[in-house]
Amino acid sequence: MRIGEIAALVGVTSRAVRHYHHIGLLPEPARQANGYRAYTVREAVLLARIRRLTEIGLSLDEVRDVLADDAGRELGEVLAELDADLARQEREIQERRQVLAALLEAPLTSDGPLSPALAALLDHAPATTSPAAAKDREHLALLDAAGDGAGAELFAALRPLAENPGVLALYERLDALEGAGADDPRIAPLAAELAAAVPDEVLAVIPEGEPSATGLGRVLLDDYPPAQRAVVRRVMEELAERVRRRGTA
Amino acid sequence: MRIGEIAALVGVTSRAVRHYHHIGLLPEPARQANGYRAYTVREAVLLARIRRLTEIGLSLDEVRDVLADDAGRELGEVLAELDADLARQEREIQERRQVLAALLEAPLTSDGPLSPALAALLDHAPATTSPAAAKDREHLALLDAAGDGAGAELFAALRPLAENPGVLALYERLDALEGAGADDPRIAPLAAELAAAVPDEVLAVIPEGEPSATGLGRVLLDDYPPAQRAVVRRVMEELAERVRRRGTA
DNA sequence: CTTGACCTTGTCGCAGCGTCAACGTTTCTA
DNA sequence: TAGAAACGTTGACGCTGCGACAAGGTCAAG
Repeated sequence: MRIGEIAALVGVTSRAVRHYHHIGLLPEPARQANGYRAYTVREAVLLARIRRLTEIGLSLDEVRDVLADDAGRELGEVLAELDADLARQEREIQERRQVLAALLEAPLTSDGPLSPALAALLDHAPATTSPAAAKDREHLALLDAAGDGAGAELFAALRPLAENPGVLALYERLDALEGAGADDPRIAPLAAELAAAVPDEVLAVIPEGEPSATGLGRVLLDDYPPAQRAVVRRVMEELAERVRRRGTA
Repeated sequence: MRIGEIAALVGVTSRAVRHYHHIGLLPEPARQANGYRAYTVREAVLLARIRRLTEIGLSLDEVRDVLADDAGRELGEVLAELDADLARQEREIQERRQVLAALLEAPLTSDGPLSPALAALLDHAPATTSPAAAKDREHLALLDAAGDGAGAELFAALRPLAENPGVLALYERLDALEGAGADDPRIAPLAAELAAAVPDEVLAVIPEGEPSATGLGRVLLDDYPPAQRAVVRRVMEELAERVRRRGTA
């Protein structure tokens, strides 16, 4: 038999047969005078075994192990292991499909899929085209993905703020500061009003220490132009002050 | 932020981030004077989106499509497609696990897993250490894997032969011919008795034409030493004769 | 004699990074 | 203050199981 014949007989491609030769899974048969491989029943039987095993789902390495092991016992182990592996994969797929179903249920935001906690928060926030609000949402999405797990509590605590219709005006005032200087007189009053709007529940989940100490806080601040950055910094200072007062009270 | 920081923040490895740069999925940020990449919130938000999407199971190419598409509609399509794909994978895994369960149920032969039809046949054959019988089993396993589908009927038809205790003696006489010449006097009577032992049901599933015409028949014959080959050829001729007689009768 | 269907070896490609290698930078520690 | 540990840089190979191509040689049929 030539390679195409044995391949067709067993139901694999010639390329696969050569591949099995290459990795030493199937011994190379003798050659004809023209250089063609001359296959016998020996190789055909071996190749058929290989195909049956790979069809079940064994890797070529596992097939090699099973074939090398003279005892048929190894096969049982490998199959049991394989079944366990498949069971795990099945669970993973089911979990992912559940996540997918939940995502397809909810309205798709342009920021991609979000955690349920953040999705609930944004769902209750009023629609707006404010760039500052958009930036806020980006920052929240980043916290969401940061995976430190503290996100969910923060999002729940921010719920009253999101439902407060007054924040829209504050966002607009923040937008107005986009090109302003760090010494703009509108900074102080806006920061005061913003800090006042933050509900007490949020204080509990604010990380301690200077925000600029952690890399994330510094980077988030750096994301704003000067005047807006000054506002955000003042708000954070104000909140820190409230935390201290609450601690001593 | 440096690469390690943004990677830890979002929950991927630095290597993955560099990989995303390499394939153009995440834009390269500006560099610091020392050559280090200097990340901002912009990249962090993007990277977080990428991670969420890949976590769901999107390929990097799909992630690129979703991110490139300004409309959030594309995402829905991709997710639906992904869910269909996962459903298909789930079905495949379940099917494979069923096959596995059936295999683990049956006793494991040293020839590896076999089709139910052949397994049933071998299960009813008496235990023997005859080399000729072993060769027969190999040939049957090869037919089993040949996938032409004609195997199952043949195996069913061979059932009476397997259960016939007389075949053991015939196998032993065949074994005795291993080193004999093609003109050995024991060939003719053994062939006659073997052919007589083959049940009529087998005749219906024997492929027509000369066995040496098909590649498989020739190769199977070549697998035997001369005297045994002569026996097998005579048996096949005898069976072909019976087919003809049955056809005209 | 040509055409087409085989065969040969060798190489690249695939997905998504992990893992060296070989080297420069920053930062902590003794 | 020096040295080590822990970062960063680019570049390249490895993994799985072959598919696909290149650039031929071989063989049977028209």
